[in-house]
Amino acid sequence: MEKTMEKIVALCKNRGFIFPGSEIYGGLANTWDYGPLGVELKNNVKKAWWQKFVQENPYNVGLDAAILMNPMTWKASGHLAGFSDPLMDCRQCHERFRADKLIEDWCGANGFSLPKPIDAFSQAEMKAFVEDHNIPCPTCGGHDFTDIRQFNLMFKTFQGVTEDTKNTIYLRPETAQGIFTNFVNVQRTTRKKVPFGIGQIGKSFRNEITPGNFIFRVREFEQMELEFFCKPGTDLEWFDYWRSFCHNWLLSIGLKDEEIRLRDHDPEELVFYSKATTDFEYLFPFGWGELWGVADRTDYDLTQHANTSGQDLSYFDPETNERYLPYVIEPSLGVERTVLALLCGAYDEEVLDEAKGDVRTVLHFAPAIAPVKIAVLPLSKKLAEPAEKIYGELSRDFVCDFDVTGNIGKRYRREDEIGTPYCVTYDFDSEEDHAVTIRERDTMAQVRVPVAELRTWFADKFRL
RNA sequence: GCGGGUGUAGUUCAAUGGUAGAACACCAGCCUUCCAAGCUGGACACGUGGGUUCGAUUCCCAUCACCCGCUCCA
Repeated sequence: MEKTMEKIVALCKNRGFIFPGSEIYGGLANTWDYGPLGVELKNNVKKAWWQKFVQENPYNVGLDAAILMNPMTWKASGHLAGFSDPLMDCRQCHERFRADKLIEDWCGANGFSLPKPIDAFSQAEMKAFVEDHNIPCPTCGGHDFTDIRQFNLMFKTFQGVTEDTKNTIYLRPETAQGIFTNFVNVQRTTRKKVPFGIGQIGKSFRNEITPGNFIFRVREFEQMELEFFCKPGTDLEWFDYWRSFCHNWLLSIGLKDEEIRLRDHDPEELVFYSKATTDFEYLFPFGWGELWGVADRTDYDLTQHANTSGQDLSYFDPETNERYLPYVIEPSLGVERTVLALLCGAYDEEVLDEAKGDVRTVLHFAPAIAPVKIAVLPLSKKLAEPAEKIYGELSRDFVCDFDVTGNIGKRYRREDEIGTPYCVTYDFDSEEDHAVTIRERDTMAQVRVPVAELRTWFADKFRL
């Protein structure tokens, strides 16, 4: 069985997990809408995260900060300056380069040392440097570059009625800053002592140059982020703690360990504020892709916000009588990428009878993650009415399906394809013995359970 | 954004300068007492906008979207 993105995308469109965005208008690049099954799946992922990282975790509390923030936020965080790339194109071969990287690479290769750090160069200076030193295009060797254009990854919009630069605001490119700006509010109102964490799930927006691979890289995405505040010096310990915590969480929602790898960033690869970063990568059909990053952000963000706002964001430790800016460990995970990883991991085609070419497509979701938990299927249409009562009862606790169309085998297959872990079949004996057959998706095993005991039988089946 | 490719029912494929056909899927009915059976009927498509032409799904242009590669990815 070959697992391909094509098959997974087709299944998603076909069964109502994920549709292309704005389809009736010819679409909008790299936007995706979550259908009836997709929204359940996505909600289950978020619920599972919130449960482990916030609800059950004695250290952490939750937050839901606004997407629109005072632009000073982005000045402080460095996104206004650093979240943009100076790009130039080679007119000969039409390749695109980052001017700063082009210069750095050339200097490295030619043993040339810059008079000042590349970050301190203006656009004009970079352009002049490229021309003065006759830096060739790495691809074709040409010397015909376009001017440098600044590409900022933040979406811009205007607040209020007039569209002038004074009213420019940005859609947040990460949820983290809403946590940092509320650090003192949360600490004061919850009376939390360091170490503690603030978790948040919410949308972020990045104007990526190249999105793609279905929902893997999109411009509007949802993050599940925890900012964990700890005492400086204890940060590496907590870094390890959250690294393995995250790893366990990924396994608990049903991802296979052999399809996950942890990759520590090299010192050169680390972003400037970070002391350590580990990426969790998942083996997608298109290759390894980042799911999650755990980063030691040090006290960079709180320092920046304290300096920019002039507010005191320090923490007073009542046990040691010390005042300090906490260090931050940040485990940050993309919701869509996790959903995609779950879909890829769950996808399976089982050959039931090679001679007949009988194959069933199954999504092996963990029961807690499956969009539909139970399908109620009357064996015959004549049994629809009593079966519907059972459906009504179970729907109060679980997301359920009810299907009378076609024969029973076909309906089992349909439920297999969307990953429903249990099918409840109401048959002619049910009228007499007041029991139903529960058929399990992965094993196809069947058990007979009295209708009166159904709720308790299912009660703990969908817990994480 | 650049280079290359693609665009016909939900899906996979046909045909055609005179407005399209199948299979599977879907819906309804019959049948059916546990794993995609059968019969009958039904709904459903030329991505969008221009141009050429008496007439365009077909030829041309643009646009949109998708796929592959590149650039990028806090």
